[in-house]
Formats: sequence, structure tokens, C-alpha cells
Amino acid sequence: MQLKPIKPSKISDAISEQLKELIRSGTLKPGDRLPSERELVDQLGVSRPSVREALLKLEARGMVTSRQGGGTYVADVLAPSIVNPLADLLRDNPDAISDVLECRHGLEELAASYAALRATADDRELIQEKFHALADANAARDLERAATADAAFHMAIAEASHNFALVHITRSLFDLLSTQMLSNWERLMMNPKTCEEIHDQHQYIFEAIVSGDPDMARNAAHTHLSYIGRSLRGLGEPDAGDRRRAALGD
Amino acid sequence: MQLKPIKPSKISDAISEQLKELIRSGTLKPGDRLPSERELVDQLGVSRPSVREALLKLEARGMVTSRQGGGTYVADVLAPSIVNPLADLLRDNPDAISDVLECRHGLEELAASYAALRATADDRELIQEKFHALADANAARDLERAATADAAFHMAIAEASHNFALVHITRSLFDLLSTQMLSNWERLMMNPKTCEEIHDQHQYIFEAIVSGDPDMARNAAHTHLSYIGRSLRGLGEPDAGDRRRAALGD
DNA sequence: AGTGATAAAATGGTCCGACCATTATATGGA
DNA sequence: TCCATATAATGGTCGGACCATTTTATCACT
Repeated sequence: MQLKPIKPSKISDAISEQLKELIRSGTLKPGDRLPSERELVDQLGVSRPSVREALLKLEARGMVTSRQGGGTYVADVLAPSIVNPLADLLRDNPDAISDVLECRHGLEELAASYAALRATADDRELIQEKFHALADANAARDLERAATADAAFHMAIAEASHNFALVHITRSLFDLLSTQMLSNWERLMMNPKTCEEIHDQHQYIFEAIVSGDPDMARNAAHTHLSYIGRSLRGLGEPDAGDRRRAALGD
Repeated sequence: MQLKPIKPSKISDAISEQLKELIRSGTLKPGDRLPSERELVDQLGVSRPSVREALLKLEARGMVTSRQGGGTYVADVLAPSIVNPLADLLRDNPDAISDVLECRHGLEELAASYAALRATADDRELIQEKFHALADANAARDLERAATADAAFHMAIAEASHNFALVHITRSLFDLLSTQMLSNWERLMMNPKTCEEIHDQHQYIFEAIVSGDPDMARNAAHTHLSYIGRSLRGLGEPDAGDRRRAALGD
């Protein structure tokens, strides 16, 4: 007969649970640095051994990593189980990049639709901020900054979906494709017309999310991503997707 | 370039490795009580915090259990030596589970749509086979076999999308939820009417893919998965709907 | 101004000693 | 023998201290 565990009353468990929730909710993202042990002691009002036990437990579970003198950092829990095998796959089979792109696009449509449903005021503000940053970078013809801003814009949308799995997987795929993306981005942005259309599509996505219409957001994302896909496939043929087709989707 | 792990050389690691070896070799059998922390301090010539760290690490891995005043004992079941941090994050966290489910559903819609476009004759035959196996298991009221068959059916669809990344991520999410899904499945299938409706939905998905209509396939998948989501939420805690209810009630 | 070495601060790792809460064991009386 | 109590053993928590490493700030030098 298996009875209840009864005892969650260890201080370190309470601490580690709290930290785990911060990681799950996305407040602490992979790569982020945790407060130092002594700061946590002050903030939580517990002793350092208790804090250490909590961090030890998280480290044993592979959720954080600690370096003496450095600090404690949030580990990426998705990478080992999902992305690493994908990275291996990509190494052996570069053609699979289009598969990953396809996958990412599906996730982004999903994220856009959920973001429209669940984005808080703060989320919308953040998305708007990223959108404007992207527009500025584009206007300044700063390709590298624009690529970063584009990733930040799409990640902000993913975070606004308030779905931790979606956020983590999207981020992982972004990281996975980051190198490839820059060159693609450069090739895309060489055409001012394409650049402008992409900006408009971003604006449609942004407006759809702000207006809270999940279907519109999903369609806007789909339009944008299928346009990107078509443009990448038809490189050297800037007129491959004209504005009317992009607006109507395919 | 991946360098060597250098040297952890943490005292607690050396201790925990030594204890782990004792357990692995059978010197310490499940249920055995290991020496008290203070005894280990004397025997190993290290400080008590180091011993505690080592024991904490073993406890986090589930290899030993400690009771205040009682002592530390080798766990009865030491099978799960490897721990998936993600699975740990999901345990006792319904929100996280529904996040992963949501994510999986989005991917499955995508897979259904692509499967409709790209499925070969062999793919369609395989999907049909899995579909019938699932129907048989359901008719036989064999819940465990039905759960396996359901996974096989959806995985066959993912494979038919001919997208490596989609297949891989879908499989990862399936594995992640495998433990949780069985109980969910049991709760769903207790209702014959629900069981029948799910069968019909599977059939719609199957037919849409065979007919080669991506939009129909996507819609069929969406209908199916939102129905599953609604049913699970309705079976569980009615008060847990909050933000998710709007997302699924479309 | 840029650069590189050096000093200072921050941070995790280790250790000590103490006390508390819980459990197991020994003790003693019925 | 049996049960309640007292005692001992054990893990849990705490505070402080010091060390090793890393990061950051400082400053002299070119």
C-alpha cells in the first residue's frame, strides 16, 4: 500500500520548487544567471546551507550549472532531449534545414495565435518595442542588428503565448538555425521591396496579436512565413511572391 | 570543438561516486541503511557538509532516501538512474503538461496537413493499418494497447509528413508525456460516447490525409485535438480552466 | 585612447561547531 | 510481558569563517 509522501516540509525543497517554477514560467531563461547564494539568502530569509541544498538539487537534476567564482546559470532543459539530436541530424543531413524551418514556422503560427489570446499588456508593449526596434534596424540597413531584432520579435511573440514548451522549443530552434539564418537574412534583405513587404507582414502579425484575434494572428504569421519560405526558395527571383499573393496567403 | 570536462574534482562528487559504486556493486543492497553522516565523516576524513552534499545528490537522483532521525537508506527501486530534467519539470505540474500537450497538438495539425500533401501510397497504407489497430484495441476495451496504438497512429501521420524535424520533435513530446498519457487515456475512454467520437475523429483525419486535402486534414486534427483538450479539462478540475479554456473553446 | 597587467570584489566550495526536530532504542515500572 | 517514558542517534537547519576561482575594476604604460 503506497501512502502519501506527507512531507514536503524541507526548506530546500520549497526553495528549489520556487526556482523551478521561475524556470518553467520563463522568468528565468536558459543562460540567465541566478542571484548569488548570498542574495538568495537575503531575499528568502533562509540560511545559506538551505539555499545551497536547493541549488545542489537543481544541479543534480541538470537544471542549473554552477562554476566557482562564476555564478549559477540556468541550463537549457530542452536542448539535450530535443535539440541535440536535431543538431546531429542537421550535421549529417544539411537538407533537413528546410524541415526544421517548416517546423519552426508551424510553431510560430501556433505561438502567434496563442499570443493573441493570452498576451498581457506588458507582453503587447514588449512585442511593440521589438517590432519598432526591428523596423529601425531595417531602416538603418543594419543587417546584423536586424537579424537579432527579428529573432527578438518572434521570441517575444512566443513568450506572449505563455506556453513554456512553445517558448523553449522555439528558442532552441532559433539557436539551432542562428548561423544559417543570418546569411538567409542577408540574401532576403538585399531586395528593398522584399524588405518592405516583410515589414508590413510583421506589422500585420503585431496588430493581430494586439487586437486579440487568434485566427487573424495565425493567418498573418502563416502569410509571413510562407512568404519567407517562398522567397528563400526563389532566391535570385525577387518577384517570386508579389504582394497580392502574400496578402491572400496561399 | 568540444573539450574534455576538465576536472569537477568536487569532494562531494568523489564521495557520491564512491557510494554509487558500492550500490552498483551490490555491497549496499536496496533497503540497506548506510552509515550515518557523522560516521561517513570519520571514515572518509571529510567535513559533514561535503558528505551531506554527496547524499543530497544521490537523493536527488533517487538512489537513496533520508528520514530525519531515521537514517539514510538505499532506495528500493534504483532503476531510474537517469533523470530527464524536463520530465521532472512536468511532474506534479498540470499547467506544464497542458503546455506540452498544446505544443504537441500544434505540431500534429502541421503533420496532418503535410501528410495530406506528401503521403506516399505506403504511408497511407501504414496509417490505415495503425488506424484499424487502434479501432480494434478500442473495440476490445484494451486500454493499454489502445494507448500504444493511438501513439502509433499519430506517429505514422507524423512520419508521413516526410519532415525529419517534425517527426523527431513529435516523438520527443510523445515520450515526454508517455507516463501521463496513460492515465489521461484511461479517464477519457471510460466514457463509451467519448470513445466513439474519438474514433470518428480519427477516421476523419485518416480520410482527409488519404484524400490529399491538407486544409481538411489540418481541420480534422484541430477538431480532434481541441476535443481531447476540452474533454481532459472537463474530466479534471473544472476550476482549472482559467486562461486555457478560451484557447480550446473555439 | 587603447592595452595589458594588477588589485579588488564577487562567488561558489569547503569546513567547523552548534542547536533543533524527529526517530529509534534503551530503560524502567505495571 | 507490555507499554510509557527517557535517552541516544540521526538528519535538518543555522551562522560564521576561510579558501579557490572567476569576474570586474583600476591603473600604469605605450
